[in-house]
Amino acid sequence: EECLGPHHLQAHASHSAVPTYKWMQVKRNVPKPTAPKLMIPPAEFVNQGVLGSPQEGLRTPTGSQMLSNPLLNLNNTGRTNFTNKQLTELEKEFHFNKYLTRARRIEIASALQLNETQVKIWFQNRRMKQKKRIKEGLIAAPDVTSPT
Amino acid sequence: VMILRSRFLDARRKRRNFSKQASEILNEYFYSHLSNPYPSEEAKEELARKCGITVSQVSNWFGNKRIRYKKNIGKAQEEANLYAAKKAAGASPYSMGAASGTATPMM
DNA sequence: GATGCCGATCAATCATAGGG
DNA sequence: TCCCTATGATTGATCGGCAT
Repeated sequence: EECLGPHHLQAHASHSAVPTYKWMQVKRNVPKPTAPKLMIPPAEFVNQGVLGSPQEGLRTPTGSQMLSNPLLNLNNTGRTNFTNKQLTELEKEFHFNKYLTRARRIEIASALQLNETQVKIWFQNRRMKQKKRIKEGLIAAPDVTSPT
Repeated sequence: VMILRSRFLDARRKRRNFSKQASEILNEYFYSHLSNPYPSEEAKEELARKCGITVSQVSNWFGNKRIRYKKNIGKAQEEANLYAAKKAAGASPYSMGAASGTATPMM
């Protein structure tokens, strides 16, 4: 804590006060602005069967515009908008396993038309969410088969 | 219509603003640590107690504060000077040096 | 050296609260 | 009541660090 670490307060001190610190300039490599305007190849290519077509009910937040990539439902900022179908399936899988094996991850990604990375990240975020909820006592289920 | 986002499970809809006092405490901490507004877990717990909110809410508050401060440094600076002045004037009804000792803003 | 996970954070967005 | 801004919460994805 405090101001010892690599927090080079290279302030730009302009006129009155309030300098500019490092944290104020932090920029993150945000995803691609817009989806790679991809053509729509073989239509029926979107159905592995196992879990049905993921893009059933598009979760269009503000009901803005549509997508351009048949596989990735991105918004203008590049952030993926998961469909309710995808989220439902992911939640279902999470309830079954908190962690995925490489094989299972590939299955899920394929069935839901998502990247392996997206599935991996979703599970990581989901585990953190779970931990946070338990911490705040909003749920129970520690489920550690090893009492005192 | 039926698939309209599961907006019936979002705590966001029942949001409540923090008390004026809690906001004051958070802002005082933020502006007195403007060089590095990243409270430690302990500091967050301390702030949470003093504000009567949860640690997660403190984290959310700082996350929002940092991002929004960056998005409008101009306006934010005014608030920064405001709190700087308050501090100089010793007008701090709330904040107490319990979080991290005498929190040293900068060198 | 690559890959997964964790903890923290970012950045955009949602939905409501508040003020005019 | 309508409109617009302020603000707390959510979440897909990133960053740094550590373990395998």
